[in-house]
Amino acid sequence: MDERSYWGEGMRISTKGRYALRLMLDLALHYNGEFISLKEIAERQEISTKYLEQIITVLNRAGFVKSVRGAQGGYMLSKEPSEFTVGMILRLMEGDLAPVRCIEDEENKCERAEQCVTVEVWKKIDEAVNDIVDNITLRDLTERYYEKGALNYSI
Amino acid sequence: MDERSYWGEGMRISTKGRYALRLMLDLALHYNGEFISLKEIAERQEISTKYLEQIITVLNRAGFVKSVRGAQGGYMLSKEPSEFTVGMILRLMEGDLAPVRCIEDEENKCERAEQCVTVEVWKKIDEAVNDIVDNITLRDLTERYYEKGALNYSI
DNA sequence: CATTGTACCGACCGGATTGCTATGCTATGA
DNA sequence: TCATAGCATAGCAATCCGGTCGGTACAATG
Repeated sequence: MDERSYWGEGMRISTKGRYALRLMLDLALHYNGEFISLKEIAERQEISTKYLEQIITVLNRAGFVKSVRGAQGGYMLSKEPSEFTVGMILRLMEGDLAPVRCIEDEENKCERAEQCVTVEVWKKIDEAVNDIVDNITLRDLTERYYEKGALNYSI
Repeated sequence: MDERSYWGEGMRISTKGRYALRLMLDLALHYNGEFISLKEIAERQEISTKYLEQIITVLNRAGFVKSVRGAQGGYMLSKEPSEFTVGMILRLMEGDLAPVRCIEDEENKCERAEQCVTVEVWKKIDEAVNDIVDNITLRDLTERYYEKGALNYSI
């Protein structure tokens, strides 16, 4: 037993979303016309190949990557890194990023909605999160990666 | 089977956090020196009394509410509504609101942290969420509630 | 043409969490 | 004294999480 005053885990982003982002970022960093095998990515990212398989299946079906089967096969981004936002990737894997269901759409709206003031809190959070993730592209992240690398070398 | 392209539920706030906020807001709306029974709140909020009991226990132990037992007993906010932020309540129930564990503190930081660029995304989300919830008090919500009420009457 | 490396596919699984319900106890005040 | 209220704990079905296992289809290479 640990001594926490709270229950549960709060509003976490699951490994699917995080791994998907790392996977896409890895592909972005190796976006040079060649197909990259999952095995290679799995080794670099230190994530089980089998688990990554499930994740890239979703990315593939959504058309975010293209694949070539057989020996020397692999995956490649279907578009330029600058064409993918973090939001696209997270929403694909995690669904709507809204912190509560009732603000997603009309269908999920509860009858209390009119009197409900807490919903305005959730809406603000939702807007803020979307504003962030929709304005960061894989290109931004690769650039940042190289900046950090340069920093490390100069130590 | 429903036809979703994604897995899981995304970064949701659980009912504990949402109900706790509604409970505290209910107490804020009835903050007049009287102790309010759970039964009353449960009826107004349409949440099971027994479930609310579990939630208010946490709020009570954290000193957010004070209670009087026995017949005619009940709960009251321990401080002015303006003294409680949404963030205090949510963090109490849900733990840290950070979207990933590795940005919470040194202990949970992974070895990849230096090279990791995705962590900067999570940090931005974390900052934005905290900035919102820490700057909304129960007083703000009660005010908003009355505004909405006035709006409804004037239709 | 066989081998090997890859993508692709689906079943399965243990454990944790969620969102409750049920039961019962203890303290209090009318 | 007895109803009312808080307090504590157990149980539970459903879902989700974070994977594993075993296999098939396919393309390049020797």
